[in-house]
Amino acid sequence: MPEGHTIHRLAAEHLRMFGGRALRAESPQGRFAEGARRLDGRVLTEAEAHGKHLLLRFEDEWLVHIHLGLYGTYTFGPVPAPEPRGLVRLRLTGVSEFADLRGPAACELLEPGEVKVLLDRLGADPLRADADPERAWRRIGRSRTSIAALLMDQSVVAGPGNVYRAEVLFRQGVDPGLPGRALTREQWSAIWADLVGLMRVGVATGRIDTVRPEHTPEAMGRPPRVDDHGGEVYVYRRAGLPCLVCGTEVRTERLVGRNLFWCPACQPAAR
DNA sequence: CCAAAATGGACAG
DNA sequence: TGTCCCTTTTGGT
Repeated sequence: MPEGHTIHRLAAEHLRMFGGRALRAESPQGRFAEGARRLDGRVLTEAEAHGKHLLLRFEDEWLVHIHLGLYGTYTFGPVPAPEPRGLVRLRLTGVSEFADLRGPAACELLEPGEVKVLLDRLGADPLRADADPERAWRRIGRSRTSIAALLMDQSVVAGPGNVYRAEVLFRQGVDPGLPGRALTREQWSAIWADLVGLMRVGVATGRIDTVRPEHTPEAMGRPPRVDDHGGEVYVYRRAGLPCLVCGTEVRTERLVGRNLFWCPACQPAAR
């Protein structure tokens, strides 16, 4: 379930498990065999997330870039690690724990120049202290593209994915189809602040929970719902179900290749 | 057994 | 805008 909060958790987890000590690295699947050989026996010095990208730095300037994409997952466990099951692209083994990476869109060694190119094209990450939401606003405030599409553009905002996109627009009562330049400055500030808050909760809990206390199933007298993204949400993947706030049917539509969800009553189109 | 879907993004045109 | 690539899980035959 990789949106940005997952990647920030993974970075912290890597440091906790492996930081400062020599690691074993291998690629049981074989597709990162060369890279794993370079890393094997080296010390992990740094792990950080930029949006949905995970960067692991090792001694001697070696840097691994990992992007989970849609399917990538990590599993962790205590040593001794069992025989790899499934297609394990990269296994790191430390003193007491191991990490298996399966199905990433990217797992590669990068040169410093390539890292810079990568970071330069990423927009503001709500989970990073060095994020620049002003720069994002300069793009959004001039764009004819819908705010729903802009929020998924990683060169504008880096980290939120389809779930946070849908949920923050719902919470702020913003029509997904609203062009970026039709947003007010205040609306953008509220969206940004909400993303920061929601995603910090996500890092702390490992789930995406966006429902305010007054709208929880308990408070509304409904049965609790837990979908496989792990948390309680207002509209994501709730097409055809009643809006948790007003009861209107949640709608869905394909937008730039992704499923968008919203409540037409709580997020009315401007007229 | 097979098909479809999934929280992403690169690339072609 | 569409196509393709990562892999696992789920549901239907």
